Amino acid sequence: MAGVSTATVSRCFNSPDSVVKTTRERVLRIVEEIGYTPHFGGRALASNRSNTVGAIIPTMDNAIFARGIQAFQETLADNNVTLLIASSGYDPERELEQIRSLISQGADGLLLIGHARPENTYDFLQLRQIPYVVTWNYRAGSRSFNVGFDNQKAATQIAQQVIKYGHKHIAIITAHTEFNDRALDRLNGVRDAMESSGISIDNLEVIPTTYSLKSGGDAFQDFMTRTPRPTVIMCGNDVLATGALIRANEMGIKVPDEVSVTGFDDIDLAEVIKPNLTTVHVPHRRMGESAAQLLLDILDDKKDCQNVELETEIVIRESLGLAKS
Amino acid sequence: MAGVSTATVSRCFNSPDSVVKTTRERVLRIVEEIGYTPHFGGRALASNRSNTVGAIIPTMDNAIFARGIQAFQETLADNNVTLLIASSGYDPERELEQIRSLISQGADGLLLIGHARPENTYDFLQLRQIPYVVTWNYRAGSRSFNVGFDNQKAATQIAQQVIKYGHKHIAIITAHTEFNDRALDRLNGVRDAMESSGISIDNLEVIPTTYSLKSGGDAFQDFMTRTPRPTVIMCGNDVLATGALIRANEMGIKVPDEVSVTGFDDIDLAEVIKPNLTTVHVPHRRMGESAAQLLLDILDDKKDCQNVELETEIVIRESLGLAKS
DNA sequence: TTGTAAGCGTTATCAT
DNA sequence: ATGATAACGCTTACAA
Repeated sequence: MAGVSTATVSRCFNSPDSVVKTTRERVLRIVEEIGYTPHFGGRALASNRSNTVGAIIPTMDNAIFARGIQAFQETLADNNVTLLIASSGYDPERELEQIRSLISQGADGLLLIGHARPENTYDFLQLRQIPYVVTWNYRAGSRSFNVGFDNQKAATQIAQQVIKYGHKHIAIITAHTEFNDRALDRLNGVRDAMESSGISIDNLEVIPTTYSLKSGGDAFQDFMTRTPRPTVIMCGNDVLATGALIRANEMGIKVPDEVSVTGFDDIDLAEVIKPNLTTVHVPHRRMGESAAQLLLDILDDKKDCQNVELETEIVIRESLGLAKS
Repeated sequence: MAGVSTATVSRCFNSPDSVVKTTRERVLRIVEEIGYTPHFGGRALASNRSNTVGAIIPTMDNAIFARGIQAFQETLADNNVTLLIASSGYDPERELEQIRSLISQGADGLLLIGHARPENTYDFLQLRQIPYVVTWNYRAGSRSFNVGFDNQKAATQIAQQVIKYGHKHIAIITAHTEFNDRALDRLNGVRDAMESSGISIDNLEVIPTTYSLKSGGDAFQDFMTRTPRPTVIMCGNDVLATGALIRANEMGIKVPDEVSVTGFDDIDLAEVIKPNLTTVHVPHRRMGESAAQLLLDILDDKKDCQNVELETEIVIRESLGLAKS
């Protein structure tokens, strides 16, 4: 329609400078007029690049993933890369299935949450030479490119605070730890703090459960009906902790007077619930942005692709009080 | 490697019955061995179908969209369709840009939020004959395929409750209504209820703002420093309402004794905040599922593609009380 | 600066 | 039941 070859049209998009202005304008006018957009398949086939990356996350229906992924997507979009999204529901087999699916959809690279997955998933990534970034957990010396924070260290820090408040009888509500290294590291972080403070691990009680307000409440109730009661309940994330606080209220148990509660993540809920939640602040948006930037660098074959360790911050609020002696 | 033509390999995937068992098994064994997956670009090019759909949402960083999109994605995945995601940040120009982008990425169809967008966006969809579903708002007789609930009706219903509690001096904190028909319909719904109850619209005060806890709090504070004060503040969503309740607490204003507050959406926050929030319950997950199902039906050229109107429910909780006379 | 033409990995049609 | 071959829409040497 513009009286030029397909090659020239292609150049108008990919190296506009190599086309003389008058031609380019004529082409682009017609492009606009007929609503032309390049065909992805043809493009991917010819250039062996899709400008698409995939993310497989446990679920979007959790504020912490939603926030990080939103930032991830924005950064990609700024670089003209589109995001394919899939969810695993915390199931490693489903994760592999989704990885396969996104790869066959042409994803140039992937974002994965956490390090813990079956070896055959890593085999597949290796075999197909798929560039990927592991995020939401930082591990020094990881085999994978990696952006995140040290869950274990952060858990140790908040546990140290808890111990400083005089708590010796600690209980933990955690997510199931199989194939969830964030949860496992947080658990181990608390153990580390106890050990190095000379508190016996025998004083540690743990209930593993699913992530929901209700299961947090149920686990809380379980702990509160044991004798003797723990003096503090440390929760694997803020959703569990919020569930615990709601149940405490329903049971007429005063926090932190009768028992202290801590969370992890610092989502909006943490500041809204009464009493406010003592928790670990995690920079979710920066994590998403950094992950996108690293993945883009890897895909661009940049020489100095650096893993990124982000810092967390302990936020002391009302839900942590002194242990009764 | 299997000693067959590419055509036979293709048939092994797409019509396995047309390949004799021994050949098929030989091919699939090698497929497994070398980790082969079909190339998406080639496939899309040859079959003119991508098995990909796109969703453009304002932002994932809002529980209501995250929950609906999660359900949307799950339903798609069950049907072997992958989801491309993009966000507009409530900006209509950016929305069109992202629509273009997802289409050129090969999306077979789209999910869009709400009806309000510039005419040229609809022109583009029409011109390119792109199948799409509008969701999060239901409008009878819409030009678009449509799944959602009637925001205006729901707002009228909650306003009727508010009026039944004796409130005549009503204030509204809303999102900006340009290109946000959900917000506009909610506003108009309240107006409808007032009119049909014979309450003058002069008694209605409105502050439009952005969606955040802070802006909800600021607007609340603004209203509470006017004379006379409104007796109820109806908020465009639960985030704004929660922001208002937090600020009320900080200002030492008792809800609902001094002023009532209502929300919209019924996110987790609504049950967690004290006092609990009176709000409109919206079936976000079912909306996502229905939207996916409708879009899949459209793409399958099903004859009887039906729009879906979902019902909402008014949930009366502590934050709504009787108006002081 | 622009055009020509080969080739990217599939699928679909037609033979065999 | 399988193979040969022509599309599909684009990019990229290379030629003009």
